[in-house]
Amino acid sequence: MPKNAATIYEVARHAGVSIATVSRVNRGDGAVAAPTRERVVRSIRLLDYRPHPSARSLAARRHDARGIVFPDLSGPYYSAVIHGFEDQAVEARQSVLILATHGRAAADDLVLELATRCDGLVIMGRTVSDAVVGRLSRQGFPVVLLARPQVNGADTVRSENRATAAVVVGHLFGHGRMDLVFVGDPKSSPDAAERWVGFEDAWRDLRGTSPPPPLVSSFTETDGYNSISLMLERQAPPEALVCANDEIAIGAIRALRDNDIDVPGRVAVTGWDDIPVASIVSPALTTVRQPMRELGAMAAALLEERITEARTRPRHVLLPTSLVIRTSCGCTPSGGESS
Amino acid sequence: MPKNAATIYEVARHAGVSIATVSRVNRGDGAVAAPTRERVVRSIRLLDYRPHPSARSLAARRHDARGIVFPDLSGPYYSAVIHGFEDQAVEARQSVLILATHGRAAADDLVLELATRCDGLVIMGRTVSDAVVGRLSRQGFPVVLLARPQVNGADTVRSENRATAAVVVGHLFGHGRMDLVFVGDPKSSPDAAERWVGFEDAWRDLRGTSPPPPLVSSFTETDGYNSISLMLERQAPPEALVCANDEIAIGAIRALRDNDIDVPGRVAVTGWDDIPVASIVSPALTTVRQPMRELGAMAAALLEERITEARTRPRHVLLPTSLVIRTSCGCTPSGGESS
DNA sequence: TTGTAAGCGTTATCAT
DNA sequence: ATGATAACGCTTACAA
Repeated sequence: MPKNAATIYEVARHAGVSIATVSRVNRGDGAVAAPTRERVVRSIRLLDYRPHPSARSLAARRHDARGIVFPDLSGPYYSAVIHGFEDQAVEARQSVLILATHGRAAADDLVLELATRCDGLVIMGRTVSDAVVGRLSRQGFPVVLLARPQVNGADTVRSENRATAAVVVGHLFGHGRMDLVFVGDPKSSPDAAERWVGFEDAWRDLRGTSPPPPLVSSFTETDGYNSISLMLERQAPPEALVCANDEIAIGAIRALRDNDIDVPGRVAVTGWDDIPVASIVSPALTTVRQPMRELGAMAAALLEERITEARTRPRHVLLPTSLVIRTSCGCTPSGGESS
Repeated sequence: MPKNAATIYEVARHAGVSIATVSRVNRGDGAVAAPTRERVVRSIRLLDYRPHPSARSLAARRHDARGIVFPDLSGPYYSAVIHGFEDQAVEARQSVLILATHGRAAADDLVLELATRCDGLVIMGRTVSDAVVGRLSRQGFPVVLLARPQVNGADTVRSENRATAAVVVGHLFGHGRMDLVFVGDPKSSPDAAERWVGFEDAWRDLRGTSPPPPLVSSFTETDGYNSISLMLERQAPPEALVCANDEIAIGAIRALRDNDIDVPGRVAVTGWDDIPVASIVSPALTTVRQPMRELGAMAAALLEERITEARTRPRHVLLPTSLVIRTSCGCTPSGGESS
């Protein structure tokens, strides 16, 4: 805040009214005579007055700010989510506070501190302990969970994982690829966990046996590349790789190619998210489209409901996902299937 | 802030001291006897007390928050910048406020409001009028400009554009490609403008004539695709396209291919930024690497200096960029040049 | 070393 | 319709 910003007192003096009147004009609520309002408005403009948010929030017990907590900030996924969230928030004339926990041990504290600065929080994935989430929402602090299983009375926004994972498996089976392995780390995030469960379930349903354990990889291209490279050193590749996200898939494809293994000829690969590059890599990635921006926007919307409409009954929304068939699964560009 | 959060008064009462003492303990500054401090600390823990930031900021005239203003929020570039900025800010125990202007007319107002909520602002590219930037920094409000020419006394963080653009042109000329066109919109951002100027200068220096005007395209793949497609309808393609960023380049390559034009055989293409996908598209993109995350981190660092060390003399830092040669320019993967 | 009390800039309740 | 004034929850002289 610029050092010598005008205060409500100076505006009041300049307009020849009390600070109460200035406050009323400012918030456009109380009854103020038209001529008075005129005068005050002019003074406000002239002095370039804007209310001090801290003073306001102290008195009104409201911050006019919303917070969002990410596990991390790199990659198109988070980028899209924050985009959707920010849009909605400024639409509602709210400031946006952002925090990335990066697996920090102090995450809980940082989030608690953040909660102190806004009227509601969207919390994403594995960023904060259930204890903290529970505590906040039990205290009546508006919380919506993003891509994370429900806790206590908090709202929840997720996109569908299990059923679509099964669709992916079915599609690959349809190509005659029976020997699949899941690449990702179910322990790393609720999303990864659900995709793995869907994979497992579909495998059991369709083949009546248990799938091989997941090939562990974090959500990065580098890690995808490394896990697959390592795998190739010890065993022949499976017929298809079901990757927990597009970055892993892209890393995997690179690793396969570096080992002269044809994709999708010898090994089919699928991703998840449908990030922008998915369509331009070669082979174009067959993946699951997830409405990333909508996730952020929806979370913001639910938060808004909680705060301004004082909704108290938890809502849980599940956004639909869909299989996007391109060529890395073995389908031909023209739409037919080849394998 | 949870509704029934403990206040400093309750802590004081619980510990049997005055609020002044609690305040001292809390900020770890004033002299407090060890046993007293112990008692207070215990009470703070027990009551789970955290200072109300608004009350604190009102009294201390400080927000412990930093703001950052983006023109937009999509794409790897902004994502990386915010990443670097957030890291640094949290490191300094500051909250992060974020705002995207999206070319909104109300941008100036939004930014002025934002300035009211933090102790300093980094402002990126063409988001806000020079008038507002000037006003803020003249009022002594800490401002650092990111990827934007200097205004008044504000700090500035940019990465090198002109010289490296010339290097790109020189490289392409070295391939024997004399007929280049620049793709991008110099009017859209200071970065684009500088890259164009560097292109122009190099052309003049090396050929003694003026280059053809830029083929206008915004910073998106879609727009890159469209501009090139349109161009191809009316004229034969030039020998090389110097694109203002990687997204444009990728769109351009797609458009060329859709018209059965070989890249880089018939037309060479270069990008800018070296976003993660640049290395995995085909052909791999020859581009200019720009330290995106460092831009954000450096901006945060300068801001921190201004605020905590009360630096007042403007600093202007220029981060180095470098040509990353891959294959879309006509070089062979092995490192040699083929054209 | 500790406490008292005067702000900080608003909102909101009561009077008038 | 307008004005006094008491909160709001801190920090920070200044006193003790």
